[in-house]
Order: sequence, then structure tokens, then C-alpha cells
Amino acid sequence: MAEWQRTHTCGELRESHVGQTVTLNGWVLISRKFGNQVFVDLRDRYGLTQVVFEADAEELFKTADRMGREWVLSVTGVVRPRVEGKERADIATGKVEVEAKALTVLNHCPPLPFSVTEFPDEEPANEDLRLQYRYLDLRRRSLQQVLTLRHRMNKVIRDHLDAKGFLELETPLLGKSTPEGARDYLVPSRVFNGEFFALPQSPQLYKQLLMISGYDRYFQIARCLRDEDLRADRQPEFTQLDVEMSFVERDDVLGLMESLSADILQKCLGLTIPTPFPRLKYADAVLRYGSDKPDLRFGLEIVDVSDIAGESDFTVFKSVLAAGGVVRGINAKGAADKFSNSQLKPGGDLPKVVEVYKAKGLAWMKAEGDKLTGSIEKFFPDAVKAKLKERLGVQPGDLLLFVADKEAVAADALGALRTHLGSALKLYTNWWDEKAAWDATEAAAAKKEKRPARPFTLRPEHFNFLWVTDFPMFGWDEEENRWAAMHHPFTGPMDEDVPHLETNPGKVRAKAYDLVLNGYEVGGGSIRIHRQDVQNTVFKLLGMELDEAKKRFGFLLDALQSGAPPHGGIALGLDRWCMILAGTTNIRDVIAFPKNQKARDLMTGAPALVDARQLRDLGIKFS
RNA sequence: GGGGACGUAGCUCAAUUGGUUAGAGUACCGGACUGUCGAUCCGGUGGUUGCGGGUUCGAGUCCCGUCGUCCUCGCCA
Repeated sequence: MAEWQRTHTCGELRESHVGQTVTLNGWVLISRKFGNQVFVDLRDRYGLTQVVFEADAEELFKTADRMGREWVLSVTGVVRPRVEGKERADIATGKVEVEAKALTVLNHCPPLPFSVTEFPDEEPANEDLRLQYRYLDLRRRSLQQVLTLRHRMNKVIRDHLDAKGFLELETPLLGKSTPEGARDYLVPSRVFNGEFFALPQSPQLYKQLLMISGYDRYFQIARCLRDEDLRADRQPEFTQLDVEMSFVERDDVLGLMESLSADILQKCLGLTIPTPFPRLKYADAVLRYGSDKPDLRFGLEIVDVSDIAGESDFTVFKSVLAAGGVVRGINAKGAADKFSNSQLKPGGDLPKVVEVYKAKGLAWMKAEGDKLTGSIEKFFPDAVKAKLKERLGVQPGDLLLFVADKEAVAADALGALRTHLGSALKLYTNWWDEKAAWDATEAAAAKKEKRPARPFTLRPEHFNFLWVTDFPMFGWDEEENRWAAMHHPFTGPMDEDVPHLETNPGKVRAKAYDLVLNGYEVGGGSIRIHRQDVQNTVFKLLGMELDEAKKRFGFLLDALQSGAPPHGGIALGLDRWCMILAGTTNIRDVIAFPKNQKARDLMTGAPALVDARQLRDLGIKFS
């Protein structure tokens, strides 16, 4: 062992180590000169230890006085208790310090573009700067904690599935482009000029083939790649827990995921969450919450009032209904005085929320005493008002909001409005907001009372799981003027809907399910088609003639008639899981080296131009 | 492809209605200091206001263009 190598980590020393000579390796978080001592906080990912350089050790003292932040040190010294009354309750090593006897400066460090040290009241540097110097950003305590959490989550998953007999199997990255779904990232072949591999959007086809091969319980923590526009919760490459099982029905998959989810929350966060999770059919989710991934931490349900609106004299409502649209509303209980007229009128906060989804406007009424008021009230006869009040459960002080539009527009708009209202009216809070408030007050109190700060306690209700089931099998693609698979073309139809496949595809429901956590889609899967004839019918419906399907998926069609067992599975979006468990709303915060919003890596600069020679080898020319 | 927000010192931000030499905190450099711990105190360095053009006696501020970042609709089976 080299003489500078550590004997302990920076988070390890306690009173029991007093008197021992130890060697620590780490980074200088900060150093403070005060009279005859230089105090250096030495940091590694395990913690923080105070190292003291005394003035009588002249050479050491002089070097220590010159040291800057982020120098890399090896310090050998003696563990001693801190001076009485100077112990720190808020850090694990706070009862002791190390008196330096020898120092090796392993590396210097110039002042960095931004601070690695984090303070509660300090904004972190701009994200693009942090992404450019991601290796420095990753030194920050909060990111180290997130990546540690992510490791723990992966470990729980592997242990859990291994214990249940699942095999972790790998599938290729270089595959074949498939026509359905997202845009592929393509990889040109040097050997076959003009031909391309596609990076996988998911291991979907391979895992089905593994089932046919008899590996009846498979999983993989797999990277997936999709060349589509990004969002706060989307990256071009992301990680899925991919799972597939044979000889199972839907409830087997859901049950497995419930026990896995409970295990993750137990072992990562110490939380016991109730199982089984509630289930909601897709049609109900869209009708009552305006979303296929509703956040059920709060109520505020959407109510259809089309029939009642038809009895009013309000031409806006009546013309929408005549055109086949719907009128739906939300009763924001007790919110009549929470929004000003300027927030409600066209161009105001609330109408803006629905306009994003192409809704033509937002109508409203307020319940003042027994009366309904507002500009559209006059179009509603008393008898119709009474029906409206009953349908929406109106009480004095309520605010009623209505959208009249095509069904899909009304659902989307009211779904977004519901989320907006839930947040604005504080019907729910994200746990990290509660934690931030707790930490601020608790830290102050703890300092005053000279005691350790009590950590924020998570509660099971901070994590609201939900299954959404019974998705439609197909959706009509307006652009391409054809049916498109809602989930993917291998999703099995519900048995009782099979007869409608060719007569009424829009009515066919799929054996598909999504897992929703706090309004985020964190998983999705289905029971697959395991019969070639059904698969052929589906391809035909999707506008793929048999020989075309054979060209694209021939291997799968052959496999399906080579003894395919009934099978199904699911994929969990682990980045989103980690994001919610870590308490952030930005997926980049839980990925070590993420891409930016335009899918560029700001640190390496990728994607980038390549040498002309590389292009020539690949047979690629740009016009 | 559309909509929105933002871009000022290394970093985080301020700068009144278009008006003096663009400020503060922090970082950095120098000094003081016998138990500091986000030390404190004193002093100092640091600016192409993203870039280009325009309006004006005068532009960080207004206009046009452009680049970049984030959020979002479309898109993402």
C-alpha cells in the first residue's frame, strides 16, 4: 500500500477512533485559517472530516494556509476529540477531528467555474454550465446522494427479481429499424454500405423471442433510445426495467410489480406502502380526470354535464353539442373567492391553461349563497341551474369551470386545468416542498437548541400509485389516415373484443396497462399476442399487408408459430422512478451524464461532425 | 414545426420612465486574527451587458435579426 493511501473514509471516524493514527484521502471542501490553526474540511462521498493544522508544525501549516478548494489531499494524523463545546451535532464525524502530522498534496486545483459546495439558500449555477462541467457537478453532495439512491434502486430490483427466479439477460443494441413508434437512432454499417442498424427503442421484440425460447422469467435493466423531442421527464436515451413472463395473465404481472414497487419503497425510502394498487379503466381515467395518467393525490373530478347544458339557452354550449362535442366541468370546492375576474376572463390565468390544448374557452359560474352568478348564468333557467347544482354537488362558495369542445379536447383541457387547480389551491403538495419547509425551520431550531436536526419523515401518502387498464387497442391517426397501435402492435386484444377486430377496431380494448405514480407514467406493459393469426390480423389493420409484415417482422411471425407460449410483461421507466424517489422534477438530475433539451451532450459536444474518411468508409455523402 | 421565459463580473443576482463612471453578495488575491466550521474584520483585482444591426443627443433597458439555455404544445407505439 502506498503511504498516502487511506485507512479510513472521510465519513468514518468516531469517538472510538480517538488516539489512532489514520490516513484520509479527499477533496478540500473549504479551509479556514484562524490564528494558530488552519481548519480544513476534507470531503469524499462518504462524508466530511475536519482536519486541523497547528501552527507549531510550521511546514504543514504554511502549506495548509495556501490550500484552495478542491485540492486533493492525503492527510495522516491523529484522531482527537474536539475541544469541549465545539462538537458538531449535524455531521456524523462531528465529535472528533484529525490533527495533521503529514500531508501529501495529491493534486492542485485552480478556482472552478462554479461552486461544488452547496448551501440551502444558494442557487446552484445555471444548468448548462453544470452540464458542461458535469464531472464537477457530480461532486455535489445532492447529486452523489441521488446516484447512490439510483444504485440502491437497481440493487433492490435485481435482488427481488433474482429471488423470484428471473434471469437477467442481455439483448442487442444493434438491431433492425421498425416502422411503428418513435424515430430510431440509426447506425450505418461499414460492411454493408447503405444499410443501417437501429438502436433499440426498447428490447420489445427480443424479450418476446426469449419467451418463445423458454426463458419464462426474464428481466433486464436496459437502455432505450428514441430520437424524439425532449421534455423535463424525457431523455433521448433512458433506462427501463424490462420484464417479461410466460404462462401468465395480466394480474400476475401487476401483482409482481406491486410487490417489487413496495420492496423498492421499503428498502430505498423505508416506507411501507399499501398494496394492491387501485385500478382505473382508461375510459374512466380520461372521463373523470382528463388524463391517462391522473394524479390521484387529490380529487377535483371532471363531470360531464352535456345533457344539462343542452337544456340551457347558451348558444356556445348548444352549438358544440350539436357538432357532437361535450360540455364538462369541474367544481373547485370553495374556490369562488380564490380567483379574480381577471384570472377567469379570456386571456387570464385559467383560460390560458385550457387554450394550450386548443380549447376555445373557459366558462365559469360562482355559487354565491344559493345563487349561481357569472356572465353565463343568465342562459340557464332555474330548473336547469338546479340540475347543474345537483350534478356538481354545488355548495355556497364553489367555483364551477366548464369547457365545451370536442371530447378529446375537453378531456385534455380539463385534465390540465384540474392539475393546475390542484396545485394552485394546494390540494396536494410534493413531498420535497414539504421537506424544504421542514428542513428550513428544523435547521434553525436545531442550531438554536444545539441538537441534531431531525430528518423529514416521508409518509406513504406522498407516493400515490395507480394502475390504468383497458386501454383502447387502436387510435385513429389523423395525419396518416389509418389506425395506429396505442401501445405497440404486439399487444393482445381483450378476448371478448377479438370478434370486433375487423368490424370495429376503435371499440377493441387491449390487454395493456400503465403504472402511474403521482401523475407520472412510470411503467407500461401488456399481455402479448401469442397466436400468429391474430398477429396477422392486427398487422393488416395497421395497414401492413402480409408480405410487408413478413419482410419487417417475419422472424417474429415464424417464431409465433413455433410454439409460442402465452406471455406478457411490463417496462418501468427507472429514470422517472428515481426522479420521484429523489424528489426532483427534472430527469437530468438523476442521470450521471445527461443530454440537454436539444439532445446534445454539452460536456463532450456530441453529436459532432466526423472525419471525411469515416464517411467514405460508410459510403455516406451529404448533398 | 408552434408558443412562452431567460441571457449583465468566474458564480448567483440588481440596475427607477431610455440618462452620471453598470452595482451587491460570493469566489479569487493581499492583510489582521490563539478553536474555526457557510468564520469574522480591513483592503484589492475582476465587465465586448450572448452576438450582429437599427432607432436616439444618449441603449443593459426600445426595435429587427441571430445564437444559446429552460419550460411547453405537437411528437414520444
